[in-house]
Amino acid sequence: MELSDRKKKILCMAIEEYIKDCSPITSGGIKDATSLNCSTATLRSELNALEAMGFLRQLHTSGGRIPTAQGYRYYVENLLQSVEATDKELDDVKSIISSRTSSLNDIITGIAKIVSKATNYPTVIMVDGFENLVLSEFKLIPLLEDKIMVLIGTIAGYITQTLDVKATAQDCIDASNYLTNHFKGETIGFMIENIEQFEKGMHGEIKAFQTVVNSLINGLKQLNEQKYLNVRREGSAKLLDNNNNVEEAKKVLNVLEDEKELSSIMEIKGKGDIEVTVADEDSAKCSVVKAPICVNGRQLASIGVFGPQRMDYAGIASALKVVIDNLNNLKGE
Amino acid sequence: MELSDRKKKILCMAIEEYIKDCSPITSGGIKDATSLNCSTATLRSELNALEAMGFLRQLHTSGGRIPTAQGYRYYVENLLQSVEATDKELDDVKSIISSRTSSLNDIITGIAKIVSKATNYPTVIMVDGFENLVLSEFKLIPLLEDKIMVLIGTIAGYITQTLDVKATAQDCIDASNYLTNHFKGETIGFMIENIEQFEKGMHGEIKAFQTVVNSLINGLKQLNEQKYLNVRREGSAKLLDNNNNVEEAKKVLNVLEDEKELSSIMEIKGKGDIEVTVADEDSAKCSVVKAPICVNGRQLASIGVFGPQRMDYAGIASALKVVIDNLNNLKGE
DNA sequence: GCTAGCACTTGAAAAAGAAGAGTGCTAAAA
DNA sequence: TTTTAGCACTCTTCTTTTTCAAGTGCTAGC
Repeated sequence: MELSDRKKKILCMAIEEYIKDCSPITSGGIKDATSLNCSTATLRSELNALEAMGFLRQLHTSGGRIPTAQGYRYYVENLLQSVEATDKELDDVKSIISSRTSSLNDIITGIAKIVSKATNYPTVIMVDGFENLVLSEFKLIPLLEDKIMVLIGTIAGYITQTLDVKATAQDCIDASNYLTNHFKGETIGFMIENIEQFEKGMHGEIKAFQTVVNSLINGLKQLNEQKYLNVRREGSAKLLDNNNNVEEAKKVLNVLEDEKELSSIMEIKGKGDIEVTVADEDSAKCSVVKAPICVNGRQLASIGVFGPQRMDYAGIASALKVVIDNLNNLKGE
Repeated sequence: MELSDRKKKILCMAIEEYIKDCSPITSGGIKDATSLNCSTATLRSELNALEAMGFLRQLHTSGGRIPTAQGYRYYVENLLQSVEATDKELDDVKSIISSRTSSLNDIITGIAKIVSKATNYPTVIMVDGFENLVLSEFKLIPLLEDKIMVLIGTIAGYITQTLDVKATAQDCIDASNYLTNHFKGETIGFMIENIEQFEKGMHGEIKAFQTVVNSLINGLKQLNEQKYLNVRREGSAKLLDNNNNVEEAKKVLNVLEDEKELSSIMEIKGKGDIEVTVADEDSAKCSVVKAPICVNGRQLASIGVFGPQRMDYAGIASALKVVIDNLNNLKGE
């Protein structure tokens, strides 16, 4: 549906004002807020037309209009001026990302925390492209009680894992070297798929540490299969402030506590850029602004900011842009 | 203030009913709920007396009574029948605790998660007795880019730390062995205090890895100074259900987002047992049921469950009892 | 196509009345 | 002295009614 420039301007202004104040859009309000040189009567007929097209709706005859889900969607898709990545509060993201000796988990928690603080909305990160991580080194360390700790260095931080395997210190060193030599620069997915090929090529003496490697691969397979969610709920209190109604806040909190729901919502359908999902009026879902987190050009995770239908889509999109731009610039050494 | 048995019974019943239903306590309601053989008129005069003593208050003349903060406190201190640790949902706690190769962080997150799920209230764990952890082994592992990863085995799980220090593989092995030999069985606090003494006794050739050790100790000192909080907010949506008013929910969520506030609230004043703090009517704080987490007889952390003034103190106290009993049974190997 | 003017609709706020729950008090009973 | 029955009183809640003003839709004229 193509709108005239004026209708676009009116719709955009209307939605932004409504997001800011939560007070219904009236012809008078629009006249005050825009530089349009036309009377309230004209604006009324424009608003009427926008309502007929489904972008706005009236709660009651004399009460001004509010955006519909369709209105928000149009706004998001067409009117959201190309977001710029300019959020100072997000500078920390860079330093977190660049510390490659942090654990992947800490890095993810750190990012979620910062985004949540900056946007004032609950934020979720889901790691679902674990197999895309590029490996840099392996360290196997024998612990007490016949266990082994595995440090897996990746471009996006360290992953640790504990294995219930008995092995000598030499086995661990051999395995570390073997794995690092053969899979450095490759992805975890590649390693899982090809390890058997490589094992066939091993000599007898190297096979000593084979149980260790098998156990390690099993562990990685498990990690790979279970998407893991890191939910940050900073800003939950804000959900209750600021004219947000309690029912909407409850929706958001309920979604955040339902892992299944969450991971289905977090699925990125398109590719490579910010996606906005606007909650329907009647559904139990909430709105999300989400983006893929790519490292080295491959998708590792998704980040999503959750809120009610009436949320600051533009501000959040801009914040997410900072994060994903920074992450996408991270290249393998 | 000593109350007659009947007054105690009435107060107890009144508060428990109110916690359950959130409907004001009336003479008729009490008569129905208890087996007391007296008329509503008698109960009215008892309620009147309890009000005069400050345990109950009337919102308005004909509207029944609700507990005051003082009333809740009396209930908690005197009437909460000695809580029993019988929560099936908390069985998982045991298995989490016994997996000593998990990271301390994972263990704490796991416990907070389980408690939060079981109680349906936000739960916080604050590690403030880091120096009391008993050491079991050290593993220093050289990483890429002149960094070292340190695995510190403790009775309550592994702690990892990354150091920006250049060291040879041999330095790392030497340091690992040295530290493990000298400090196994001692606490982190002991090690921090006495490391200099030990260093004086070193021979020239061992001093090679001294920079590594110094850096490690500095890192531990930092960890020790910064109390760290692990906040779990499962059940936030429940805060909004069930007759909880929004203002109270907001209070709780606000407290949870204020680290300073949180850590001051989490401070355990008494020793060794469950403490309940009941929120005042007018203050911005919320109610907490908290307990110290001890390992090997020394306090490592505190766990606290946060909620509105009207919360299920008895149920939560019982859940916490399960957790701390299990943890206190954990002895060094 | 735009605007001014005006009647109309409708919710929100205020006022008034009715109903009912629960109390406090008093006098009598135990 | 304690307990109980009875009753008047208070205060909220629920309706109903009224008023008010905001904002609209419509129409006629520019």
